[in-house]
Amino acid sequence: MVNSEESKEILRHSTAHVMAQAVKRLFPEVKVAIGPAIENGFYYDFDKPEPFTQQDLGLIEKEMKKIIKEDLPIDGKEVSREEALKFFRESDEIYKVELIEDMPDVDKVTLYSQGEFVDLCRGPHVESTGKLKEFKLLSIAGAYWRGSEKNKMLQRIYGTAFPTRKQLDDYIEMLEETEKRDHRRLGKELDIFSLHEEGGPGLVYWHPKGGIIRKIIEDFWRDEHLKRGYDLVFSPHIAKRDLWEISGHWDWYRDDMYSPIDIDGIEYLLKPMNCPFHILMYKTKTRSYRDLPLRWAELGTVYRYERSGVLHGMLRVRGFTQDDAHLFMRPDQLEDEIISVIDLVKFMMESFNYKEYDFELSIRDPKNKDQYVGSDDVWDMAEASLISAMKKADIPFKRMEGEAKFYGPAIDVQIKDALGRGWQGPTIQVDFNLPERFDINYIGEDNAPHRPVMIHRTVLGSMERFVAGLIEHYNGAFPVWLSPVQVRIIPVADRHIDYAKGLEGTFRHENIRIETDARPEKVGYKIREAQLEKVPYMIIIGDKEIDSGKVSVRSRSEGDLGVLELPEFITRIGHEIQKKI
RNA sequence: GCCGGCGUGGCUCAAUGGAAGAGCGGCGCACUCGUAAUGCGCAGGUUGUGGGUUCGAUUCCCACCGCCGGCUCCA
Repeated sequence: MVNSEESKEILRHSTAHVMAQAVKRLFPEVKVAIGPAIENGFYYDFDKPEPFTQQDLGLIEKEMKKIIKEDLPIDGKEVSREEALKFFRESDEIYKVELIEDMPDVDKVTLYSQGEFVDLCRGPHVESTGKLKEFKLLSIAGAYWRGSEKNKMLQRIYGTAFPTRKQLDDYIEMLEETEKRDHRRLGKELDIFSLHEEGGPGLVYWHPKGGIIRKIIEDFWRDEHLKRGYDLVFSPHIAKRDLWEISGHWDWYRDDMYSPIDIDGIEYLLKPMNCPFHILMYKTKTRSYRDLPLRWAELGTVYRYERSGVLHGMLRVRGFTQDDAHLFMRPDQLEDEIISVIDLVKFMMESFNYKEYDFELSIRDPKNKDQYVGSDDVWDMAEASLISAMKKADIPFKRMEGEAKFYGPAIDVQIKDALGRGWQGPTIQVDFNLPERFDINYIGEDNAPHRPVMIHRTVLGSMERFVAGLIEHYNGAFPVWLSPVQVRIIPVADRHIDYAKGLEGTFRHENIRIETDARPEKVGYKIREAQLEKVPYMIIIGDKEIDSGKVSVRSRSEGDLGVLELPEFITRIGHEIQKKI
């Protein structure tokens, strides 16, 4: 009971209130805004003229402990809207006043009080401040009042709270673990990628280790798409402004696009999306209903202007390669195509060991239908197909009203990594807009032109984001099939190097990525380095191995595996590569 | 973009309004070694950039750039 999500939420919410009370005690001029419980903790937003400092957090924590010791009873009482307004106006809590003013339909609100501190709150709370125990304030950040950048920026203090010390410690430890897994840190340590101040923010440089990982993923991706009836296409990186006017990007996406490049007096734009290019290819000839569906896939590199504050390692960048595809089909094919994309999504996620993922159906906001293109009929048809496809694929999903793009409904997949963190993964979007704008069609059985349905989908998202996710998911210890170096040979002494080099050839012949550490260092040292680089297998070559023709194998995860026959080891690796483990 | 913080050799981090230091890494030499660090030596920094204050700035001030934590936004 104590550990249920609800009780933790109450605990955290009450801790947020205690924090607000402490802040008011220490800084009476501060105005309080809102302070909810969130996943793993809580926050409270304050309006304070001077910024909070790290030292302030310590003071606030100390005051909070005092309040908890005081064991103030927390009482909720219902008051009239007017009474509450009066109270907060008198105490000059303008944010609370605004919140109440924005609830014209209610005539009663609840005020919770603990000692001298009174807050507008729906509750519930713990009975008294003494019930709170283990908490920690984590960070200070800016946050807009009511989440809109048009509003004033407030100061937010984040904290966390748990029923027991152990849980709090575990959580802090988990945060530290997360920090160690950060792809920016591991990406540097494992020599996977870099970013450069001189080159410009948000632009990724893939080092050889990252390059081989990307190559493996891309090859796998291409092969799988060909197997599943996709065709591979390539398109340019720039196009005339005219194209973006036709597609509508110039109107509604211009803020995210880079300034035009002048070529012979004509404006060209760097592509933020691949779709218009695929549509141009579609239009190169008359399409028959018999030709459909067309499934055109491209690892297309796009450039989007991202505001400086949002850039983040390889997860959020300004140039990235989408694993894009556009499917053109007849309306009656929509459901089957969605089913096949879902199947591909599941296959890909499982291949990369993402075991948990949640499907969401992103649909229109029913209250604002005029914000979307396309008639009710086509929306209903598309939505029905998406739902029916997910049902047939036996996939539970959540309906997310208002999450659709303006041009059509979508299935969005959230994937969970090894630490249980969620990531935006695959998306399958139906597009009613572009087929209209480009006036694409196919000739039906009735010898008349018809509008095809278009699906836009990515499975991995982008190579940058996906690999960043993989680094963190695997903690840098990639499974053998993805490891940049699969086996490292460690010769014991210089006289073993020639033999090691010979072995290297044998492994190469089996397409195993192998290298020899021929430096004049001790075995222990070389093993340590290979471990730190997370090389899956090390083979030690000394006199014994040369005499017996066998290999001494060490696994990065299981340690010394002892002596194996060479074919036995190669089979083992081959099996792991094939099983992607 | 906004709020706050930060910016010292490749990396991690010291130090100070008055000669910039360590560990790791790199290079050299010796050691030829059996499952997570051999020893010794050497090199490497105009302290992010540009201004200002000062006899003197890496330290104080301003601007810019970049990074970090968030907000908003997103593949």
